Amino acid sequence: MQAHATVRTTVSLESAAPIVRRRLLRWYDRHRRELPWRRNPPDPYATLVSEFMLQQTQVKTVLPYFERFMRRFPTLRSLASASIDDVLPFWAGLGYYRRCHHLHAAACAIVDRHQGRIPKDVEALRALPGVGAYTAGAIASIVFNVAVPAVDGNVCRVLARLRGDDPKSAGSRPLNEMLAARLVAPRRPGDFNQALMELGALICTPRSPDCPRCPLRALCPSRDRTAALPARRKTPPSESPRTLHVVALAILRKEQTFLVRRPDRGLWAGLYMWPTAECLPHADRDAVALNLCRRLLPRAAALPRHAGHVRHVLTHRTVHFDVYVVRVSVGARPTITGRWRLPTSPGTDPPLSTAQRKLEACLVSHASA
DNA sequence: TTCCAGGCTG
DNA sequence: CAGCCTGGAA
Repeated sequence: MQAHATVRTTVSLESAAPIVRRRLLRWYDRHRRELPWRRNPPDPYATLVSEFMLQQTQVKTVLPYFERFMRRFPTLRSLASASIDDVLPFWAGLGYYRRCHHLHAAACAIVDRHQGRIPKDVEALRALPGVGAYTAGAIASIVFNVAVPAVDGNVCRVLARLRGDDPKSAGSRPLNEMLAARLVAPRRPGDFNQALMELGALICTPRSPDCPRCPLRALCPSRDRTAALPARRKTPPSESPRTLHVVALAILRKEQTFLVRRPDRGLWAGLYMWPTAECLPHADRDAVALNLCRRLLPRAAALPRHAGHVRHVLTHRTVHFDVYVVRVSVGARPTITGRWRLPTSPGTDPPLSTAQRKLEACLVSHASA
């Protein structure tokens, strides 16, 4: 019964495709936000950079990072010829650092495999690191006017509601992809895809859609159904994320502090952090810090002093940092490789994650206290 | 304070 | 399917 109704809705929507396109594009022409990567004609490289940054990240957050990034790496070749360590500082704080590694690798691949020109073909785009179905569709349609869909989270929600379906229901995704493929405007695919995303971001929002302002309200079976949206969960049905306890050691040498580089994969890939030692929840932190200190600086006489505590939450874990400080003499050299950095250098080099910036703030307030 | 949103990879 | 990160909303 439910399936039958869904099919009927889809069919009628497809017969209304010309109306959907017209209303959506008309609305987009009037209400689209002016964004630095939206140029006329579209800039292929700026589009590539923006699409990587916009994966899992909202426009407002991306804006300052995009501007800085484009000033430093204005062309695809300038990005490809830089080393990853020159690029990461411009991503530090934006999160999902694998995207930065992928973007850099994609730029290199485009230089190697496509003579430095971003490919038009969806398959060739998909073969680039960090480019999935959505990003390939977005670039092909926006930059090259190829009539393919680009279904991100926003579009998925808009189309599901347009079908009268719950966006979070299990089978929603493939149905939305099919509908998107049939709806996409053949003459203006890039604008059409961006219009759907813009609608999802500005009007058809997850929790409080502004149906009266929606250009598709007359066609939408979900209009004015905000009250039916599932309420926000109050008590966590799932267990809370795994908790990690860590002692971080800030080694201070004159005005400098010692940082180590994280591996190129996994958490905070390629970013820098203060040396740490994991410990059990009830471990004696002073002892763990002293142990870490002895391991890194066998000849240090000073004792590490507790500087504060930082809690940082990630998707699947919560990290508790106990921050310790130890001063060393000018000649001191830790037993592991790393880099010395000024305590609060205004630049972003070497790159620190948001978690490490919390530690930095902790150190600064401890130093001034 | 907790919850939620948001693409791609191995 | 788990892992990845942060900002903003509730």
